[in-house]
Amino acid sequence: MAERPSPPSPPRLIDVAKAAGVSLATASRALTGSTGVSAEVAAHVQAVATRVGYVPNSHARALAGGQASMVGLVVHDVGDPYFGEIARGVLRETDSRGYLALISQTERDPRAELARIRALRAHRVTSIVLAGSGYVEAGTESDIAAEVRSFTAAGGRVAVIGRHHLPVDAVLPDNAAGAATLMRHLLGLGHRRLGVLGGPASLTTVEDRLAGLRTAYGEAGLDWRAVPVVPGDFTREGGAAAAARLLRAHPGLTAVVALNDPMAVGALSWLLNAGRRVPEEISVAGFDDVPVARDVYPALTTIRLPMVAMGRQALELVLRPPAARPRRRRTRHELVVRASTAPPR
Amino acid sequence: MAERPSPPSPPRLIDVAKAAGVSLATASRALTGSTGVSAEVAAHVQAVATRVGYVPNSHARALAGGQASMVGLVVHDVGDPYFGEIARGVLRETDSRGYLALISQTERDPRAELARIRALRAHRVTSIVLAGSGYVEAGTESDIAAEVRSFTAAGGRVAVIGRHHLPVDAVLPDNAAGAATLMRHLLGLGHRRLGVLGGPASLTTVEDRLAGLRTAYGEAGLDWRAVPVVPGDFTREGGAAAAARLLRAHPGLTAVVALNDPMAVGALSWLLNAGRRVPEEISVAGFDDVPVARDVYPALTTIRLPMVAMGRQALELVLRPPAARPRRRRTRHELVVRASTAPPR
DNA sequence: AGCGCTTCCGAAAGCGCTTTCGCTCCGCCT
DNA sequence: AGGCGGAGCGAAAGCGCTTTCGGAAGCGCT
Repeated sequence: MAERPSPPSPPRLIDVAKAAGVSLATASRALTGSTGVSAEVAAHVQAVATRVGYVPNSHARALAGGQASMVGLVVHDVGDPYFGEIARGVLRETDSRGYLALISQTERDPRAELARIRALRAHRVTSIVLAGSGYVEAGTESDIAAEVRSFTAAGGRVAVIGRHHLPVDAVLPDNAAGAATLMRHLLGLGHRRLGVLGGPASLTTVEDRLAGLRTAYGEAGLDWRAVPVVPGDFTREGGAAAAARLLRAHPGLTAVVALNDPMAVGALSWLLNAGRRVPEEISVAGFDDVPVARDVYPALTTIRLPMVAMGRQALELVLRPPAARPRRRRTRHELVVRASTAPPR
Repeated sequence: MAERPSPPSPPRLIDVAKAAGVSLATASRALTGSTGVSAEVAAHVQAVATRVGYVPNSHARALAGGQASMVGLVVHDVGDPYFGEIARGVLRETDSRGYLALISQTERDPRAELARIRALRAHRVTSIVLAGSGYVEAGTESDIAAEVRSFTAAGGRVAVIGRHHLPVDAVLPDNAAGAATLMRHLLGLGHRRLGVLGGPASLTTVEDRLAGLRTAYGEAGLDWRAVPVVPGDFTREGGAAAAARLLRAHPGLTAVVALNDPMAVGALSWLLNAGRRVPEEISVAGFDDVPVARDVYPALTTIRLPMVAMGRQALELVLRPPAARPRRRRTRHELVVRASTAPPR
């Protein structure tokens, strides 16, 4: 058997240097843009580099002390529109700044989140954006907190989106205020018998949104304990199932609030299937204003969060030199009234 | 000013080796799972490694000849549900196989695609999945083709999704057959005066879907040249604008086919705003069956593509040793009839 | 006992790059 | 003229790891 010709290995810096008739060190300086090279030599080396198709080896670069130009992003699920929008924001920033984003999803498994952070560390990513979750379950969250602490202690940078249990930079929608606004909208329409499609009990987001609902409900002189809250899982299917459970147990409700939009969409779908008219018989409201919210039937009343901007801001925070104390960026929210809410009959 | 204590640098393999009382080489073998270490020693080293919180430096690993455990994924826009679903499929595979995915988006700019591929190469990614696009514009595509060729010649692996102009492994939905099926559905309902919301003229996907529509239309003995096709851009807003243009020029159409779902959704929204009833006055059909398709009003008739599976398959192809000839994986498609299509009045 | 084998481990090379250090050459001041 | 400083470049160290290569035991066999 004749030996197969080995694949042409990519040109290395030394090859460029030889072709340009300079030393390795000079070539490196010319291509990294550091000082100590005359302008002509630098230009010549760069020309040679492009001619031979030189692509620097980022592993070697990182190893030798250069900056690692990668940031990590951990989300639940890129297919979920909420995280999709956040990822879009993050990627806009990374792509425009010449960074590359390492993305992985946890599929809502706290243990997976820990594993993903570890994997990111193994790749010597120095900046990580953690979106979503914010588990407060016993065990897992403290593990994650410990991992994050050890990472930042080692010089790593972390920014979180929508969770606030970690002592790192954070981009925080005001979930409680948003939820209160939404509740006031419903109360203002005249609704008194409401139900809530909750989220995983372990998420801080859920806590905050529930707290906001409770506050506004209480302000109206009503007793929150009378409001049924069924757990959901923040997915469309989970929303449909939760709506089924909720309305079978409490057929007389005039409004249901879902703690995020996909669940509201699921609820809508179940209600329509069950022959309940929305909003005439029952109002439905969501949270986040993901793109689909305006296209469902009836168009969803919800609280808009600037998801793309949140992604960009998180990336911006994580790339910035650390502050003495964690920074908190509060984001604006906005009540978007569409067709899914109306006064009760 | 007192010197700040330098951040504790992360433990290195040599530290683990010393702590375990073995040599560097043995420690490496123990942790990579290669042969030549007794089980006890390996276990001991691993125990020490976890105790001191050792995280291997993947740059060093990659440099020293180990496999780079990163794959690249290039999409138009992760916020677009089509690519979101594909990304979800890819990430499922990468996460479960212990890979990390470097994702970047091109925002539909062919020059950006070239830049992204270059950036991925700089990071010594050996496997790249290219989703979407498939530009046939003069210049850019040949640049991309050249880049891909040089990458594969250097031992890189590439798989594409939904484009077939590149000599690499591909996951290909049968766009033409799907479009033909969709057209037959509409013709079967009795529609004769149809219009099409096209896509960027430079995409192979658009070519193929148009070809399928044309074939089925011709089979019915009709003259395709009478069918108006207005260009769109595959976005929701573009779909709304294109629908406006189409129906202002041809008010008598009884059905509109959009070459992807987001455009169909945009068309739906414009039609409803314009007071046209769907499907009573006019039918609308899409393509892809993105998640939102079933939740819009009226629920969208469309051709379902297994997007998550396509992502997984592409990753699987790209991780597999190269074949002599490029592999082509054809995917199944399926007509999903919902409420947005009905016989013309 | 003595030989060769296998098994397990350590020493050292080297992956491709950045960067410190030091040398050379040139222009300038005294 | 002689000396000095700075600019421009080259040699070489090392980043943290994997992986040959070679040596030291431990085994069964004759």
